[in-house]
Amino acid sequence: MRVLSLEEKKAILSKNAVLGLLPDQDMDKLAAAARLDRLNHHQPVFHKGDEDSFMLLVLSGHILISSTSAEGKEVVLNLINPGEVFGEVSLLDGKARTADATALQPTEVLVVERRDFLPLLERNPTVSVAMIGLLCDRLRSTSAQVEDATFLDLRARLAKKIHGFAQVYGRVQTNTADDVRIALKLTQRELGAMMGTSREAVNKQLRAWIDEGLISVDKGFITVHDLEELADQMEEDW
Amino acid sequence: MRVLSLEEKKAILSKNAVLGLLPDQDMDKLAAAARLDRLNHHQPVFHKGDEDSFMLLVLSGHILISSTSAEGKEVVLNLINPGEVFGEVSLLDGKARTADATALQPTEVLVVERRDFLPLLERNPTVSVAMIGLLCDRLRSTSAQVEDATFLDLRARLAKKIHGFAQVYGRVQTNTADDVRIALKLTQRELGAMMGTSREAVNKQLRAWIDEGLISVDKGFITVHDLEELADQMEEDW
DNA sequence: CACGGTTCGTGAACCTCTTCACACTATGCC
DNA sequence: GGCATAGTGTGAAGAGGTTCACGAACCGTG
Repeated sequence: MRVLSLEEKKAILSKNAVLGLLPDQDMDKLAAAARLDRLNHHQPVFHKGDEDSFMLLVLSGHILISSTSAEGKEVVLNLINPGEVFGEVSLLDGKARTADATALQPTEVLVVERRDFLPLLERNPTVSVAMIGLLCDRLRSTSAQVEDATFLDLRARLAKKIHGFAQVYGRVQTNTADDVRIALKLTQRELGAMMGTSREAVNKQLRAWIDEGLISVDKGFITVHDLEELADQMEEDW
Repeated sequence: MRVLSLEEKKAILSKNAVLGLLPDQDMDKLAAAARLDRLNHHQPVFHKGDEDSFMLLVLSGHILISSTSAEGKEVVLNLINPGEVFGEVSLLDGKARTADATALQPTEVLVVERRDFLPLLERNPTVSVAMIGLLCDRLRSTSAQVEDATFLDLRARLAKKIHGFAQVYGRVQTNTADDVRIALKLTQRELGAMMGTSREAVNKQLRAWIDEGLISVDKGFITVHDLEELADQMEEDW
């Protein structure tokens, strides 16, 4: 298995919105301490309750942050894209993991340990401030999730989710101008867990939209035919 | 109306877990810039969408952080106690408010403006780190709220809420050793909004527990007679 | 202390989503 | 290529809420 050189690691870390702010000398230290890890599809990174305290930077692939109840119900709290970090809360406060992290695909990550990062954080106020910004973003999105869960019905929540995916993972189709194909494969179960609902309910709503011609699904990839109409479906109950 | 002296403001700010870490000189600056505000019961502090960016330290009383949907449904995101700060997210990232803040009782707050605080934050890494700790706590509790909302039914969520209140606001009754009286008055509507449910549903669950002798309510104050049994009710569906 | 507004108590009707069951269809791997 | 496994599609039944309606109790205020 290929190992990254120091320079390669530095180049990757520099691109991150928070870590990239470290001065060159500290970046060297971080790059030396960071290790590359390759994860298979479905491979867990950490589990809720674990006492570890590293954070990870995603190079390629995707990580799902979720939590599972005693009865086996699952809820997805976040989906991490290449270039983004995750697991920073335990790194920062040293407390146990609040959720599970699992690779959604074959995924490459750089692992940064708390003991290596905290000293750099303390002597680089710019980085602290950027980290604060990241935490604020997280808080805003988690609060929005609480709101959506209580205000919106399944139809609206699913519309919002897919609409959001169309922004982030959407590729406009060259032949059919209005179509947006979402380049991220998710099972209906995973989609359901993102909205705290069952896979059956997701299936039925997707079917309904397919019948209306609003979307189509091929090999597990969703294509949105009418983004405007989908946006209308994001409203509260009619 | 009485105005606080600089020394009084400093004394108050020093007691806060984050702001108290400022060196004496910076504390002077902050105390000079902070202003006291008195709020009536139900008086709004800020609204979702507002572009202001101060944070507030509660001296006495309580603040409810909530959000209201277009249809008038309300969800409570947090409840702020004396000694705690709130509104720090907009102060830190300069973006609009994500929620409403309203005084639950006659409440006194110290107002700290972004422009006064950010410079102090940038030159005091200790304070940055403490602020990061606060944000991590917030994230952990908001994530827990998402989990509870999806995993637990109304009974379990209400039990958890009341059990939590018993820890924070509970006073053991001197005459009847096992009783814990919760020294915080909330309407059933507010309780419902804390769990994303209707006031009717809250009422029916409380009634059921009263009939079982688990709790009692007098003048709007809840007394828990059997904390153990209440804890059992916090489990997922039977 | 009477009045108006808010909160509480409660039943009936309804509705959304869950759960269960089962058939069908892809996907991967020996 | 065939077999196991994971994922999809769909209907029926039922739980766990919501919403509505309305009366009683409570609370602050002139």
